[in-house]
Amino acid sequence: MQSSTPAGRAGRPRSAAADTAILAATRAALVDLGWSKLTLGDVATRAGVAKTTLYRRWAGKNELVVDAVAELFDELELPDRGSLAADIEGVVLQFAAILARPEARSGLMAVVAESTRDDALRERIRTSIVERQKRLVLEGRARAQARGELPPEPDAAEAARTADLIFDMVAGSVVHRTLVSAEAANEEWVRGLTQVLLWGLTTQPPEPSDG
Amino acid sequence: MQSSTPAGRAGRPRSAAADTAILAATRAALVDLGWSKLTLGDVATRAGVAKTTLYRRWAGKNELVVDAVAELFDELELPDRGSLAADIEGVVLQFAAILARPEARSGLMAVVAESTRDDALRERIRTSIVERQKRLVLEGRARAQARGELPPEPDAAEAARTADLIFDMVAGSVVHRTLVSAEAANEEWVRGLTQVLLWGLTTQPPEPSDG
Amino acid sequence: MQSSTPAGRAGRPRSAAADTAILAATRAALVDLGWSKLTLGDVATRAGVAKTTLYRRWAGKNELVVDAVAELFDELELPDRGSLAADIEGVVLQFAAILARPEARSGLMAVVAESTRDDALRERIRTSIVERQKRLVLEGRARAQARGELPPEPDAAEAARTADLIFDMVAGSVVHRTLVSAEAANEEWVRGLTQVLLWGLTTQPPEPSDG
Amino acid sequence: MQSSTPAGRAGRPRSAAADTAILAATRAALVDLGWSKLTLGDVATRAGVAKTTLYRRWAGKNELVVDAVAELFDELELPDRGSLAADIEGVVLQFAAILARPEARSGLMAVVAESTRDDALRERIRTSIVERQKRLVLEGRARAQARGELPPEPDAAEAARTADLIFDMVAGSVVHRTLVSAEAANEEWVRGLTQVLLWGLTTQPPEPSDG
DNA sequence: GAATAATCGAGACGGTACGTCTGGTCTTGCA
DNA sequence: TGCAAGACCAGACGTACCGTCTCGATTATTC
Repeated sequence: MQSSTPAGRAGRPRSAAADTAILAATRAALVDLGWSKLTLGDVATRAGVAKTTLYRRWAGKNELVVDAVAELFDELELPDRGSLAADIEGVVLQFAAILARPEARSGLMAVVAESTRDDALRERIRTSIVERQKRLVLEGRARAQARGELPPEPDAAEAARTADLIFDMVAGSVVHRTLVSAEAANEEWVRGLTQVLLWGLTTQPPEPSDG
Repeated sequence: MQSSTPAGRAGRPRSAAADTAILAATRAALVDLGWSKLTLGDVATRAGVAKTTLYRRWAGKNELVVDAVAELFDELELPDRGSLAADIEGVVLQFAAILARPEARSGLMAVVAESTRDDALRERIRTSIVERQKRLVLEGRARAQARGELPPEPDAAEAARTADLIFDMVAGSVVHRTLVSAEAANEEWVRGLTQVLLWGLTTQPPEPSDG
Repeated sequence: MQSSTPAGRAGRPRSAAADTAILAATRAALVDLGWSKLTLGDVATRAGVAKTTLYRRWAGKNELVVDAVAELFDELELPDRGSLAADIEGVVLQFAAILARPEARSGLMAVVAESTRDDALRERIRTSIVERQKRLVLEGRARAQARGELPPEPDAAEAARTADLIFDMVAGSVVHRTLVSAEAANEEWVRGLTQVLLWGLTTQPPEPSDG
Repeated sequence: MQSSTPAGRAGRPRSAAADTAILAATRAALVDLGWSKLTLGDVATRAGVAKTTLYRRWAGKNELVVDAVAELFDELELPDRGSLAADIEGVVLQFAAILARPEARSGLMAVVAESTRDDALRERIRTSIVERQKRLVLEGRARAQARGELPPEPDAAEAARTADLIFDMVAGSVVHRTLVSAEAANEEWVRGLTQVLLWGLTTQPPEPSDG
């Protein structure tokens, strides 16, 4: 996260409860007000904390919201559902459920927007949110390969490129469906997405881009 | 100022020029400052226009940026490149090229973020930006069906659902690749995306997610 | 004061009523809170004015209070009371009456204290407050000379030095009595002061401090 | 000062060096920053002391500065210079010399300003600073009476009133000259002041306030 | 020689005000 | 009558200090 009484002893230690309260207050404020109306003063008040305390731990609104939203993705898991299709559907539905929550809807795109001009913020997002999701892609593929549903990757670089592609397709599709098209990513839609992905991945195309 | 009354005489040759100047100034400000640092006062100054004039035409920052960004997508076209694969690759590369421009990167996600709490804004984005892109999906499919690359749709409702899915997958993947993963959607990546989509769509799956 | 639509034309002119309201609110706040507890935000609220408006006209707390307090000294006058003694007693009582008001007590010494480190502020105090008082000394002396109570000044430089001395003695004594000793400068005290001054000034000393 | 573990038994005693260091640091900060920019945190840092230590001994900025400034006036003395005129001139010059030092200029008026709303502070100032000066007036008068330069006081109450008047006149004049008029109280000016005072005090006026 | 007790430095805490900036609205006067 | 210029109210920004508190570590006195 951002601090843990940095090894030094002297001085009053930071309140651990404050961190928790602030992040919870941030999510509550996101639900009530959305990103643009959210103010750090209001978050501080909701958390029962002084603005100073908040600024002592986070550099600004962006960093705070990243951490607050990141916690939402902690619940993402990939239990073995028996088949690659079931694994994909399961994790996509989990992801969609998180994106359906207003605290995620309001905050996620906003921090991504800010990250286009702030490398440190983008790195924070990558570490706190994106990598946590991408890991699931790698786990799912390894499991499918163990089951024999997918062939093993002969080339490590190619394997990484494919994983990135799949990740961008899955995450991007769900985000676009949910936030841009503003339609629910329900089971029917997820089944359709899974079908396209599965057949796109398991079929060996004869020639890449030619008629 | 730009009141040189080039063609018109005394009437009001200004108003049209002001719109253009304001939208151009908005894009310039997006490049220089990004969404969060962009202020309407600054845009007005850049455009050589009073704040009053700006507020007379747009309700606020969000609406202004939507219009300014929407113009960027006017250049999206779908010339017949001879095959479905080539058509997809062509339009995706066009789309990626637009998203690579800083005025789009900074503004697009921000207005999408705002739209999660503002239905009027979402409708404006849908009309100005999203539908303009989705049309290309419909055109591309119709053309592929005419070529015989894709079977005709027996069910209109199913046809619409599929089009929506494809659109979310294409647009979402490119956006995620470009803005979240922050990697270029170059030709190699686009070819991979197209492969997965093509095989996912043209193969008839034998009921993938069975119970 | 500080501005008056600086010759420029364009734009909405500054509200004249705001100036009045702000200075009155400042004095009210001085009475209620004193100098150190007075905040510009509170003054703005009392005046029914935005903080911005206040800062557009005054650089800070010091400048504002100088102007607010200076107005109190506008009422100082020197009507001809028939004799030098009566004139002195009259003006000293007036001065003491002003210093007895809480808005003057709280503010005056504070801005003098600040002025010890701020030349612009000292100049502002001199112009707005001090010179306005010193003028009375010059008038009173000229009137006494016309009456024959004081001899004419042979040397202009010496005359200026004497006027400065008298002014510092009168003003300093009253201020010290009122604010440091914290006793009322009532008629009895003022009569004593006047006696010492009169006899000190009208008697020709036989070279007191010999070298 | 304020305490020195008078009757307290157990526990670590307060550091005597800290008191000295804090008061010296306060004067140094007054020179560098002036009253309004002086912060207790900065004083603590300069003194090499924790803020806690400072607050354990002084109630606040005002009290601390009073003590710091009061020490400056410890050097005021009234050696017998042979005549009342010489005694007055001597002590006024001493007083002026103290007021010329920046640590006194910055702090003295500020605490006087604060004292207009804080009786405890005024009492502290009176005890620590004012009475120390007023004593010199009483000593000087007694000495002059012993020399025969001034008549003995027949009435004790009247004697006290006169002493107060003289004190306010002397101290007030020097303060006003130095801090308000912002001119040096040099030998020439002091000689003029002394002349007026001497002749005002030693001459018996025929009628108090009449022409 | 513990135990007790008040001190010390350091620094986080809840607050409050700062002076600035922006968002939108509303007058002005020029053209 | 439209528009630039700019003042207006409202309120969030991020910073600085305030005076208090909680730490672990000293340093005395008292048992």
